[in-house]
Amino acid sequence: MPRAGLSPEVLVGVALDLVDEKGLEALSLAAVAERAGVAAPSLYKHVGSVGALRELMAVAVVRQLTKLCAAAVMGRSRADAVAALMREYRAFALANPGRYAVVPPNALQVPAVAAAGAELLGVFAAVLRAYGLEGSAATHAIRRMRATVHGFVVLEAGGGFGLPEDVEASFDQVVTMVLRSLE
Amino acid sequence: MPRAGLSPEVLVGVALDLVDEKGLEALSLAAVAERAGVAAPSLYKHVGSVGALRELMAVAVVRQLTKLCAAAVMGRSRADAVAALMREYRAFALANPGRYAVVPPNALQVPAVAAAGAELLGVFAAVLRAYGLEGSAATHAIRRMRATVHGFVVLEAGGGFGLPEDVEASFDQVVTMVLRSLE
DNA sequence: CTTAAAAGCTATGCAGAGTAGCTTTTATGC
DNA sequence: GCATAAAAGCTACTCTGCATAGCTTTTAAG
Repeated sequence: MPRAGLSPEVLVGVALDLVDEKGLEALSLAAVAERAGVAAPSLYKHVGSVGALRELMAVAVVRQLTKLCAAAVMGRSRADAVAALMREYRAFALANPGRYAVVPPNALQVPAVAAAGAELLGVFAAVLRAYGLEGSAATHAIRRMRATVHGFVVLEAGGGFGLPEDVEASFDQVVTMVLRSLE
Repeated sequence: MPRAGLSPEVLVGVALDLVDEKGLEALSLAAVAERAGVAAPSLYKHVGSVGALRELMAVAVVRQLTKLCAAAVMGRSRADAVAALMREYRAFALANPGRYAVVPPNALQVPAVAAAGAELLGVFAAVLRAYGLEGSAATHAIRRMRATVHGFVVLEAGGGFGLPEDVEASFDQVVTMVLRSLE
């Protein structure tokens, strides 16, 4: 049988396509193997376990999100930048709920994901510098932003907001709320 | 073999003890059956499936949380009540992360959990009445509160805040942020 | 004191993670 | 060109978990 040309990177791509289409619950080695055109045990030549695959996926997702957020805040500052960051973050999570869900809440404590996570946090820290926030004040501000936007998108993507009645307006108010807390 | 005296209620209690001790990932029919002193298939005489058991657990958890939150806001109003609600909510989720995690984000869309979820939301709505918020303004305010507090506790319980450096202060600021958004 | 429903059991099927051990492909050194 | 070893595939198997089938035992009710 001809070689399939697999690699950890290729498998991560296949797995991300899978969760994009079918959701994170559908992630299994059997499903990834089928899409890769290979028998399930063959995957172990490239990734150590399902957990390891998920970590690699998380790294890719965090990097993608970091890139998008960094681009969104470019050329903006203060309220403008914070709002752009929050909106971009939400847009990504909603457009790619399966991918977003693969990022563990404790990404920074997971060695494989820590570096990528720190870069994303760096973008959060950067938009706060314009407010003169440093040290523990910056930590608190980052936590407010993360908790708020993460909580919102988890509920929204999870169907937690009954009818989509004015969810946009709700998010606008959330952004305003965070901005006011930064003054 | 003597009867074990099981019922859906008893099994929910056993399962909640289990997730309290070992976390939600440890929830399995085999583990519940062992604690109940019964073979795994016997559980199907009382609950229809793992999913159904989780729904029953979610109902119990939401009811417990509702009771605690309702008690916490009794005799308080406005900022006092909102802060008490948020603090009680957080305290419950942190003290019982396994239980809290069993509640799906879309509890209101899950028929079995909808009624209990609506009661919890009722407590949120009640503390906002003192602010004169009704209709869509109340909806937006509830969403701000839910997203913020849920996001915070998910990150905190999930180990998302590196060192526990001043997490209390962070939460204080989150509460203040929400309160300001209600003025 | 009979009897039927309720509540247990064992056996079985199926899916997913992971391991063992074999075969085939392919890159590399001669 | 060709031998050969590592890389990459495969089948077969184990283990755990969910779930169903069908049998047996307990127990409550007439």
